Amino acid sequence: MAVHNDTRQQILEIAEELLQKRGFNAFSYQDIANELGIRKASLHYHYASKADLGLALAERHANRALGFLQGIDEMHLSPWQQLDEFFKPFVDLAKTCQLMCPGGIMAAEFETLPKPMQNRMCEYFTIIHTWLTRVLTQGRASGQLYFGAEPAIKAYAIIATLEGAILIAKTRQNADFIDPIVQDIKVSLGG
Amino acid sequence: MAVHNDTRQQILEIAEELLQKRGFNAFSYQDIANELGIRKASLHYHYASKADLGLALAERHANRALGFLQGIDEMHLSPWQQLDEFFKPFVDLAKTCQLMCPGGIMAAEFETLPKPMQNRMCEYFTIIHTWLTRVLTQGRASGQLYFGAEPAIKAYAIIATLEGAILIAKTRQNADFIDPIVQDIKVSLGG
DNA sequence: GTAGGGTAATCTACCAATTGGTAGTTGAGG
DNA sequence: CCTCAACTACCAATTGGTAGATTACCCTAC
Repeated sequence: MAVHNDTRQQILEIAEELLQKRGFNAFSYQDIANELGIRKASLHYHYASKADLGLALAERHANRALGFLQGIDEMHLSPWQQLDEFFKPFVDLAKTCQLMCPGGIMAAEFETLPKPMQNRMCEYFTIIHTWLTRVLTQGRASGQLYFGAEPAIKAYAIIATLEGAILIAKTRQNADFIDPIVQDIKVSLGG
Repeated sequence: MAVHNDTRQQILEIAEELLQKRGFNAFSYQDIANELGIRKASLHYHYASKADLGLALAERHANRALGFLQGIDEMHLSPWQQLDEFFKPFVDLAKTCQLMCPGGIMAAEFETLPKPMQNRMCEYFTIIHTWLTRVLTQGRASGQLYFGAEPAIKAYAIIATLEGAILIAKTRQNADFIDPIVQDIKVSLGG
């Protein structure tokens, strides 16, 4: 059981890296097998089909996001600090100039993904959008943030900007623009 | 020659639609052949390899963008009107809740694309970023736009927001958020 | 203490389907 | 007659997936 979970975990780890680097349609069980030093057929013992693996990837991503955001909540930070924590992982991804956000790449490949994987990953966006909307709403109510648009819209705008920035970073030699972009987002919130 | 170009054109048309719907790695020569009512092997007469087809797709997209932006220039519009024209195609794509921007999907799949295709499509982003930077710079200089960040940064932020919004629209039932997001962008430019 | 059974996890050896791509043929038009 | 543009008929490689053997280990019963 320990070994089982360990291997399952490693598979997921490798698969996620491949997902972020190449997308779900552009990596194969063989790729994972090679990297893990195991036979391709053995992978089917842990994840019967690629659709199952995909679902696990979407699940992991959504759950990790949920945990991450709850972690921020438990820190009892100011809205500005909460936002900074929220931005961090996106900024880090952009700076790799190589890796996509799992949610972003899954969205891009949406139509080609197995249904359960689609559903679970839509929840990812719902999760982060709900959280961000709440932070913006509370931040404005407490007078610490200042902005005109509806919080739900502003939240979409911010998420779009971050996901889009990661996308664009892949086509540039560097991601020097990411910090100023985040700065600009803050300005738009009255920062 | 006329027929040749016509078929070539049709192939490109179909391929672009498939590209936007499923991504470069998730459609095959067979898919195009089916839709065009032609044998798969015949496609190789027009585009020797899928890499060639991909390059043509990237080329077409970059050239179309260039023409589109030059068209805007020739209209001699105000900065605000120029921006509205610029936003249009992105907004339309977002509202399909299904189609990606060719540039966006190519960026997402970047690492898996043939080198020449990568290069040509990077130019797409350079083209629109250069244009947008210029419009922002001139608009601010003429006092019609007002914003704090550097124009080049603001341009990246806007493009990222639009590309990201298209991405996110695919995961939502509707894209009602897109118009308000564009509105918010305008507000951030002093609108 | 050891023989035996069960289970978890891997392996080898396949499979059909699909992929991008090639060789060589055919038919229609100028 | 020649060339364009299509065709048929392949090909090797890769894909996700299956069947069944093998290994290793733990738990029990004698």
